Amino acid sequence: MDQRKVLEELLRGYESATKLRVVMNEKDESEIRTLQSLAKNVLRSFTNTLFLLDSHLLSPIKSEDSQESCKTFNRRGCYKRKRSTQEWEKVSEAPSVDDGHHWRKYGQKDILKAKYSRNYYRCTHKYDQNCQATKQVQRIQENPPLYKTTYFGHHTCNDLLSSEIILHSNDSPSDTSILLSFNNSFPAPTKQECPFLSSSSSLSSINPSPSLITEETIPSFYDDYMLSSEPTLNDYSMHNHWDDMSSALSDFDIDDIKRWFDLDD
DNA sequence: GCTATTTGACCAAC
DNA sequence: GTTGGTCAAATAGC
Repeated sequence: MDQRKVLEELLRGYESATKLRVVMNEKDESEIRTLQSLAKNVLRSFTNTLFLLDSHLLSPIKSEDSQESCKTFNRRGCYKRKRSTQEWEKVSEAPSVDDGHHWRKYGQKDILKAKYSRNYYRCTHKYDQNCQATKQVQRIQENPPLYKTTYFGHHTCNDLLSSEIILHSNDSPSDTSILLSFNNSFPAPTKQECPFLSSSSSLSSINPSPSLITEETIPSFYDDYMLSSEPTLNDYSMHNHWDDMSSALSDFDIDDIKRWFDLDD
């Protein structure tokens, strides 16, 4: 894999995100067009990066997709049962209809020992963009109503709302958070290799902080980030450390980062 | 007419 | 043999 290309792509995204943050802070409605353009750049850069990672890390799995062989023989109901390693669950008081993606219902099933039937959804862009994301929604309690949504796979479609990057901006200009998902097969970077990480935060060593991750504190699209987890792309993802990351990143400028990765022009 | 949902059938996994 | 995930024809809604 061309690591330099990956780094450059990530850097472009970071640069655009930084500009976006500045513009957003100005809160000038006339800047909306600029905001949209910058947002597009951010999404494109990170999507490209994730594609590069995916194409190198996941392709052997895709080639074994049983559903492809099923299409060849035109058989119905041919599939492999979901593996638990790619799923992400969420319990909420309402079914996650508006979770930032466009879903299409493709099935409903009565589940043994379950009081309510389970609904099956796939991404609307499954066929036009080969997006493999699916989710299952099941009511688990009547009063108060509770629904469990289980997400499988991650979105590869170009749906603007389905970005795999999180730019969380709150009232404080320095609190913009950038969340990335890295392959856990990479060696965890040391502080020397990656200065914006705190000394205690090599990616594989930080203790997760589940208390930070609640539906009250995280914007709805955070779920989309979470559901994007791939077994090779996320287990030590930085979402557990976003406070550390964002505060550390805010102390550096883009030139510092370029130098660390030897990307000076 | 187009798109989304419903629902019975199919079949691999268990 | 049973269960659960998916397909696809039929149907509904716009």
